[in-house]
Amino acid sequence: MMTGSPPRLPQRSHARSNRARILTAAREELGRDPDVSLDEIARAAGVVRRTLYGHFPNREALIDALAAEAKQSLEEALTAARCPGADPPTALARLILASWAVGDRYRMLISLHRTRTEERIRVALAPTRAEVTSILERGQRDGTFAGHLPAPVLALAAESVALAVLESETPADWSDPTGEAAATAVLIAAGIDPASARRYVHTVLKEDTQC
Amino acid sequence: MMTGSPPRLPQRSHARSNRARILTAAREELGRDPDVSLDEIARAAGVVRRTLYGHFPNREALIDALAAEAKQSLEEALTAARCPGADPPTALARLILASWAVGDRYRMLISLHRTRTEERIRVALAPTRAEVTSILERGQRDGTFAGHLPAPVLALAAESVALAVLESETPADWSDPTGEAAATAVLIAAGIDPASARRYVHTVLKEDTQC
DNA sequence: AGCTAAATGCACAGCGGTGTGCAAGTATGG
DNA sequence: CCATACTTGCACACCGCTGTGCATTTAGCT
Repeated sequence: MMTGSPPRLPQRSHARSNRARILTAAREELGRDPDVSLDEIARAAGVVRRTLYGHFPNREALIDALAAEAKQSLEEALTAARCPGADPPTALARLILASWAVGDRYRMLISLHRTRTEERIRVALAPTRAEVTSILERGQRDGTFAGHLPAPVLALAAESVALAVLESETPADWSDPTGEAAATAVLIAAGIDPASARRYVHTVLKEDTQC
Repeated sequence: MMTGSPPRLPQRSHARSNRARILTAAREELGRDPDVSLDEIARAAGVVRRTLYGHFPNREALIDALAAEAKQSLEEALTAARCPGADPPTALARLILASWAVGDRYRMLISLHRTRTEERIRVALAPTRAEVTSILERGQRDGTFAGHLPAPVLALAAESVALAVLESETPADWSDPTGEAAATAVLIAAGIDPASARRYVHTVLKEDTQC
């Protein structure tokens, strides 16, 4: 019987893997079209619609689960990247590079939140933007970053630049869209001169996850 | 009788103004929610749904009309701004400032195209991005712009920065989001140092639409 | 092997949006 | 003032998606 509320935790291995496959398919299909039907998602997961309802009571719950996954990944990545002593450009570069992988995996949530259907996701991203903003403010105070835009707007711009690179369709003359490029672009957008920007990012990359 | 295809051109003044009000309402409502029902748009225009269908045979046609409006405005603005002899930063600043008003008026089309429902809009924007790209290429060749990213990607980033400023909700510490701010931000993102960027933009603004 | 969680395949009601038909009103412009 | 372009307010059929119920089968675990 699969009526009523879904099992808190799937017990049979079957169920666990199906749940995972549904979530993966949801990420992919929602990325293609924020309004895909649950039927398409289910079929993409190699499962029947009715089965999807066995795991998630409704569309809302499915997206919630996705958001929860993303939130946790992001938090882990950011925690690993945080480094109180670092100068603003380094701090920013570390933060961007760390969140790159997560962003790459869950970009669809962003297009979902763009349609404002999912305000809750915008809320989930707010802390990160706040963190970027505070780094930018610090940098503007000590003169490392340009003051041409208020920090909150600059943070938004930085986010957009990163997303644009993320979403870009890899023009022929460019090997691959990496977090490195995004981080560099953001630093430059913040007013760091290109040569220094590249240096900051390279340094962070070399040090790996060390703080 | 209002069955069949809509009147090519409304003849009674009533009809003409209604058509205009519907288009305006569509811009606003679609901006709020890319999936608004035609009913909501009609009511926002102070008109009944059935009347909307009298002017536009279906949703598609309505959005087409909007896109056509936007395209024409954009072309006019760009033509006025074009200035073959200008150096890259100036050319870029002129272009951004000129398209600002249009972008402001038709932002919703952008969120529509983001949901990929309206690929045709993406196509409409392509020429502009191509123009920005070629200016950026020229600037990278003569060393005015940074070469940290290939021009097409940089163009995308520039577009994003402009959109971010456009979409920003005017934080308290910022008087108003103007084309000036967007233009400056884009030049900086392209690798111009902040002070020079500000100078370029101011010069263009002073010269007004002169070439 | 057998108990049982889970998946499947229907079927069904409900909802909201779309596009159309038609008859009756309203106001515009000649 | 009066013909007629346009608007209104119904009505209706159609569609696709959602969420649920239930009987049946498949497959995991012990």
